[in-house]
Amino acid sequence: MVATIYDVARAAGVSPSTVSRSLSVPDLVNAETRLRVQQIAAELGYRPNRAARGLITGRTGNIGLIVTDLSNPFFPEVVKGVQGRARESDYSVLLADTGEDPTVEVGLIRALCKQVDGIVLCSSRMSETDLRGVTGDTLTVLLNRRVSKVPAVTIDNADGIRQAVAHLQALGHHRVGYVAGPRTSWSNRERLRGLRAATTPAGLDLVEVGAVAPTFAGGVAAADLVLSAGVTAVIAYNDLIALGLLNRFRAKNVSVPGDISVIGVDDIMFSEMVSPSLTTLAQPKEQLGRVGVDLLLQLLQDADPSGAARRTVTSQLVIRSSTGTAPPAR
Amino acid sequence: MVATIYDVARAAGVSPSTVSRSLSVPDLVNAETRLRVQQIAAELGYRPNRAARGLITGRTGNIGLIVTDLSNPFFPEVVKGVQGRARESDYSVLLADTGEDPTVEVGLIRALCKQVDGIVLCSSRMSETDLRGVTGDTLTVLLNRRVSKVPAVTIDNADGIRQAVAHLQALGHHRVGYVAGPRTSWSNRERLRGLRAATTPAGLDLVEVGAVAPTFAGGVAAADLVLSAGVTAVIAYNDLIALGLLNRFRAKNVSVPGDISVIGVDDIMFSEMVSPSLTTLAQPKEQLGRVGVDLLLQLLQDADPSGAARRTVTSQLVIRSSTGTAPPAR
DNA sequence: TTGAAAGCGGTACCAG
DNA sequence: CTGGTACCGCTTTCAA
Repeated sequence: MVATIYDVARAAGVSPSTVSRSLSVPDLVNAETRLRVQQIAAELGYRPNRAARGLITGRTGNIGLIVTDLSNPFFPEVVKGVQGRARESDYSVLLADTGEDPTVEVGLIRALCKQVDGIVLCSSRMSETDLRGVTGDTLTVLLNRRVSKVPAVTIDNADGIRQAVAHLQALGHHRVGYVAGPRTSWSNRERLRGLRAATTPAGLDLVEVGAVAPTFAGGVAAADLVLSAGVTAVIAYNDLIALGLLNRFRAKNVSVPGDISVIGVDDIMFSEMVSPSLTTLAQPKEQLGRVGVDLLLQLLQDADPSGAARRTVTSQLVIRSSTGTAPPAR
Repeated sequence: MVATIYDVARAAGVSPSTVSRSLSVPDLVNAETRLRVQQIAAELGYRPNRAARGLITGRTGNIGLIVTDLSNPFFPEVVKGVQGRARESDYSVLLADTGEDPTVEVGLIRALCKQVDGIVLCSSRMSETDLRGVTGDTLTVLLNRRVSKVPAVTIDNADGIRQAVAHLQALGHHRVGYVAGPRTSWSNRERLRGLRAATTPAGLDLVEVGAVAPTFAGGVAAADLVLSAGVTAVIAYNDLIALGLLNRFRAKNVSVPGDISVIGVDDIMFSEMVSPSLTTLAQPKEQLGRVGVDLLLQLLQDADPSGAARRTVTSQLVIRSSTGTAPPAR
């Protein structure tokens, strides 16, 4: 078996309490003793048993992370952020993937909540009722969703959307399509709202197409609808959908951006790999994860002041299509 | 606070022991009592504290998963497999990402090993010495790597590679390039070995180019080397590199497959999104993760018989380029 | 079949 | 500043 605190205590000729203190609250212990204990602990390769510690402190040192679909390159980046920030504070991350299924989501949260100090819930597709039911049990930070009284980190899409719309308008587009993502997605609603707010005063027509699955296949499926909508530009819920559009457009010999302009959201790695590369609204994915953990850890310390802690990070338009995105002459 | 076993015991008018038994070893308890206990437990929303249980049983119910780089779409799929299989057996997954840094890897394993029953280590870049040092502490299953005396699940690339080479030969290629991945990668060595074994008897020339980082940028960087190597076809260590090649080739107006054929490995989602889509050696990513957990859980029960449990899953060539891949007339 | 009691490995409180 | 002791929530002998 591995070394316990008792082994260290015996070897150092002190009590277990002193070992515990030397390691977790070094200031409360004589410098000399502490040093000796720490050295012996190192020699013995002692590592505290977090389960045992958690039992008494009530802290597990774990945080739960639940994401919608790891196959969407958006999420791995968030996971990296979460995991990186967690590690900095010596927390471990329990990860689970719901596969876009809200039922699974509820179950996972239930299963996780006893083994973590808090949960980071990314792009939850749960109903608000369910959500509120679960957030009562464990400290939860929402990513990409806002629900009253629940701490959340969201991305301010409004300004980015505005930039995208302005960009399209500057290029002379008058009629813009939006390929909607899942109705249960808060981001989707938010983006739609932003689009309305940006297009209406500018005198642009906005045509909603969809909703489709937030996947490549979803984009492929939406492409023909887009073409029949009589728009010269289209903004997709996310890059995967945008890539699907691009793919189908190419198959149908619809030139991008010659015949139609396409803008995605997320700035996943692959949006710059296609040719012509995809103009997209970059989301600070890793940062989103980091800030989420930041907030969670802070809440864990401050014992949740008002119950409505909020953080916002901002998105930014990345214009990539080297060829420009003017509407076709008609 | 949440309900403990004592709350349930009191409410049911039995002892904590009985509650414990009713829930974990139902057979040892009177049917009537058991039913009552179970019902009350459900009513109270009782969930066992795994940390407390782990303290006594020595089992945490967690498995650690360490991957090289979550940004490579290969890994999220493996994670999904691991996590899915783990959940089926009521295990949770602690995930960590090393960012291709072996030093981080060692640290992570050390940090994780006390809180998990076993570790799934995917595509480890550690030296064999370090690896052996760590695998002593905790039950470890290697994915995509083989080291004597350590349980492992690997993908049999040999047959897939053979298919790929045969495919190229059938199309008339005589000189094939290989863009190597990290030297520390077992898969890289394995693929190279497979390539040599397949090309030599067939009388094909094999030119090694690289090693480069297993990323899009790595592929971009390798593209010119490939062009100067005088090959008519190239196989890349992975799809990301292959996509990088494709990108750079396009920028230089090198036609694929007109001027050069490209084959990748992994079959990541995006290899079918580009045009022309990438021919690739599909790796059973999710299955790899599942089988890894399978093996780990089995080893956890059987107390490790010989110490060299092995599993293999197989890869398969996916031919995608609709336009064919004949070498250019010279 | 059930209950009492002893820990698992730590931490925290209280004396000394 | 240090040691003794109780106890976190659960499982597991050992008796009854």
